[in-house]
This record gives sequence, C-alpha cells and structure tokens, in this order.
Amino acid sequence: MPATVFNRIRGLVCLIPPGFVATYGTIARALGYKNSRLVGFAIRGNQDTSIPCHRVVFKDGSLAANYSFGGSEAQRHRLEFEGITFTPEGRVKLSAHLFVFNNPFFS
DNA sequence: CCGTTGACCAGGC
DNA sequence: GGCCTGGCCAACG
Repeated sequence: MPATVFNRIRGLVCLIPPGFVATYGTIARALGYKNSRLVGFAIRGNQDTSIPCHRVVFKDGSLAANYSFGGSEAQRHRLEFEGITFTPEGRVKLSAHLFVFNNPFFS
C-alpha cells in the first residue's frame, strides 16, 4: 500500500469521531494542501465503506451532491443518527460539530 | 510527459 | 442567500 496522498486523506477522515464533522478544506490544509478537491477526489475514488465519509461536509455545512452511499439524504440521516443537528435550511451546524485536527502528526 | 478530471473554495456580482 | 469564475494539484491514461 503506497503512502499516496489519497491514503493519507482517508486515514485522516477515519480520525473524525462520531458526532463531529470536518470540512474538505480543513482536511486538505491539515495535510498541507491548498486544493480541497483532492479530499473529495480521494474518497469518491475509493468508495470504501470503512471510511466515515458522511462526516465530511462543505465549508458552509451543506452536503456533497453526489454522495455515493444513497445520496445526500442517506448522508444526512446518518449524521442525525450520530447526534449532529441541522439548520432549517438543511445544513450542518458547523459551529456545534466542527472537528479540529489537534493531532501531533500534523502540527 | 501531457492533458483531463474532479464529493472544493474564495471572491466578485 | 445564489450563480459564475479562476485557481488549486494528485492521480490516471
């Protein structure tokens, strides 16, 4: 298993605890990249069920349009099940659930 | 090696 | 709040 950027992104996504979400940009910057597209690109390419990709959202709290495990509806349902709350507009309350990476690996 | 491809983001209108 | 634009950069053929 080569240590590609995609693999590192997936590893970071796995660190998000239940009840929290992270944005694409946060993950990209935690790894030292300005390009947030790589994060979505890495997750979509693999579609690995072991990765909690439903905890990765847009910077404004909206969900990915082409979520690969039942659409954004299923994604929202999973988040609600973990205790994540939404605004009336259907976006995640980032102020309450945004996860910040405090890991020594990326300081 | 080079062009294409993105589950993004910030800025402007 | 929405739509459009440009920039970003690893992976793949």
